[in-house]
Amino acid sequence: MEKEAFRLDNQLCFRLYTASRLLTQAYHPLLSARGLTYPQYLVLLVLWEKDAQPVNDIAKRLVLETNTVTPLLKRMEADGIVTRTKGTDDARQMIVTLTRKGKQLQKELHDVPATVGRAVLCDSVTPETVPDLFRMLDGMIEQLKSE
Amino acid sequence: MEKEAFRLDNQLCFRLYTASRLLTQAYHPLLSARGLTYPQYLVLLVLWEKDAQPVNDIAKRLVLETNTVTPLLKRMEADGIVTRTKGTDDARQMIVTLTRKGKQLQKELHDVPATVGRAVLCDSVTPETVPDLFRMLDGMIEQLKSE
DNA sequence: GTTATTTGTATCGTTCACGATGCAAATATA
DNA sequence: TATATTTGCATCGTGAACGATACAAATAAC
Repeated sequence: MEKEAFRLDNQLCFRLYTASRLLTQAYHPLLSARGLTYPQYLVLLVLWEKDAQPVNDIAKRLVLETNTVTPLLKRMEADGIVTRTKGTDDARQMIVTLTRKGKQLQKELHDVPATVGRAVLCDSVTPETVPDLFRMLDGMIEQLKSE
Repeated sequence: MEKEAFRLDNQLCFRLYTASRLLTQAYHPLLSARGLTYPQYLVLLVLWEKDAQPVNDIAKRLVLETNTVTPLLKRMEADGIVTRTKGTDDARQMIVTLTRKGKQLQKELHDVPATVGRAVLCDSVTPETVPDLFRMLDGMIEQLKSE
């Protein structure tokens, strides 16, 4: 009887799940002040890098399904952050484009990355160890994506 | 113009969020075969360690709010996995107890931890590096909990 | 050129998360 | 002992996630 494998403190997934939720919560006051949720902020990160992308490209970049992203984008459209227009070359595509308000948000959220970055620093997570953390998480993600 | 800070590839939170979702997805086929969701599995991990706990203790252990855990437990009760009974010493408490079926599930899910454990192994996540990963995630979690 | 398959989005239903709020039991204070 | 505060749990509303399914446009196969 190896109960050890079932101990909560031995679960990688529970740690990831908790760390992810808590870090998302750290974004909350900064984002909700501008009427944004965290997944909406992720969409903005994608569009700030490259504007006017089809739903599919945004979903793939965020490793989400389109049935998750579609309603999210519709809420962002209702809030005047993006527009959704039918593609011209492929009529099935919906091209998502930033509005002026959507672009403006990048300036208003200027200090969010640094603020959140400071909030996670501790003895075991430092500017020196973050690259290791990134490498392990990236390895896991690639591994799990390929299954 | 500090665009670098906004790049998706530089975000720790996005990595955690993605890794957490993908790892949860890895549990899905194993758990849904027994009619369980991942958060329900976490509740079982808590109760298998110590049966008959009030809602509050379970929520605290999982770093969740009671308003998340309550409906989850009611679904588990409806599925015959746990029972919910009023506390005798404190009438406000709801004591959650495993049913025979709930205890039996531990045997049926015997190989879940090992199966999922194998699924995450890759070049950068190995039995040697996992302790480092645990330490960093635990550090982050403690740091974020204390804010 | 038809038919079949694939692709890009969207709709629907279920289950989390969680902020806001409500309420009753327990505890502290006056 | 009254009153006030705290505590434990629940209800409600909103926004993800995601499996299942639907549907039309694009592409492939015949």
